[in-house]
Amino acid sequence: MPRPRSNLEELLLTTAAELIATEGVDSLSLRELGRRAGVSRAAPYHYFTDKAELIARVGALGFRRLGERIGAAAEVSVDPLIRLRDGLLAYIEFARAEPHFFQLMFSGALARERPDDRGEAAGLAFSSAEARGAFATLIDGVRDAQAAGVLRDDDPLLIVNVLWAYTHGIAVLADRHLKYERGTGAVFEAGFNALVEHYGILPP
Amino acid sequence: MPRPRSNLEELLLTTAAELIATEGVDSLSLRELGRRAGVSRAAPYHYFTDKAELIARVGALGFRRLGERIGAAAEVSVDPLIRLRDGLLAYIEFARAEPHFFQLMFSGALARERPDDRGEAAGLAFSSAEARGAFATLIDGVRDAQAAGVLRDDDPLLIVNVLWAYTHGIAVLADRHLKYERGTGAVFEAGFNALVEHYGILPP
DNA sequence: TCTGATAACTTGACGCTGTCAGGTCGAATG
DNA sequence: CATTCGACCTGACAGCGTCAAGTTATCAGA
Repeated sequence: MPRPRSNLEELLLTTAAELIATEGVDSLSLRELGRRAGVSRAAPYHYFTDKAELIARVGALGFRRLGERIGAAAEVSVDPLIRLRDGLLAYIEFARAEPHFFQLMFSGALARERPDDRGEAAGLAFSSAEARGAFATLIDGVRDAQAAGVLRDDDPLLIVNVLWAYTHGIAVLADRHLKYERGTGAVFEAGFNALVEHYGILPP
Repeated sequence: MPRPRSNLEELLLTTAAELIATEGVDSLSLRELGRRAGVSRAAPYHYFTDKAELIARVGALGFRRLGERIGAAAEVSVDPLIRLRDGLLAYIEFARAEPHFFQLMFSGALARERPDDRGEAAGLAFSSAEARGAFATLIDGVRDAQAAGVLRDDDPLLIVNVLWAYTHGIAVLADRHLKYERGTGAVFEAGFNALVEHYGILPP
């Protein structure tokens, strides 16, 4: 007599996310997932077409969490440039705190989802609505800084692309590759200042 | 009557590399590898302790190839800054041409190998001798540019870290995430110029 | 209250996988 | 000629994703 189960789909998603966060996506098996969720190994097939779709859904969850962290970090200060910097630092911190999530999100395992038109129209191609939302804050941040007159009035999309790529590189390489005596934070700061100074309004 | 086999280890490595390059590391199975190499499924265990080590060896091969491409690209010009730029562009082009290799090299699947001391002493932590060699050209490029007086005499390791992180971010995000109307190359150029201008000798 | 349908699972089975113990066999060594 | 040894093969095992075919609880309609 099986007990009634509520919201199994959400339970599967969060359980899978937990498993991936702690052991990595390669250690996720549907059978272990079923075991932990208290259902059979084939139960996920009622909510996801296959394992790849389940993983893609977890990836979307990761983008949502990343977006939340960026948004929260960018709310602290009132200085537009500091807000921008804090948002990017939150990006790097997310990669450090959730390495398996971050890896998954940018690994191509989510390739099944096609970039949608709204994202493309905004000049950034994302694999999901969640991914797009994660960066809305950064785009707004650049526009705010421009409106405040502390960032030159260059194409904001170009500036966002440059800053994002730089930040992403730091985030990916920080834990195993970059090594600077004064720390990864000093590396980020140096490049960020260089980029902002270039795009910024030079002192008269 | 098994025919005599020469250099099976190398054959296994190159066959595995080919399989990974075309189908990705997840599609590599020891059984298929044995089939293609004309040996049994367990033959690789005489040269590699397990599948993970085989993959790590393929990753090291990837770093060697990346190093060759960077070196070749940085040999074309005599202008130190252009040599540096061309080396970084070769990095991006490698990621575009060999996405599965590039993914593998920075995926953490090579985590078993520990960074060695020479790499650490140079200020950069690499997972293998091959990885270290791949970037020797870039470090030299920064030092050359400094010697030629076209890059400010800041800490060269800081400059390399910043340029590398930026380039890596572009390489990772280029195919699926970055989208700028004038192309990824324009994004790279904008950031590169900004960084070089900052670290460069300003016009009088 | 009975009938039938449907949603929400489970079970059995298939072929695939990495790994290992134990075998085979030719070449080298004493 | 006997022994050892490197190089590889075979059989076997547990775990995997996936699918067809069940099973059971719930509920609508007559």
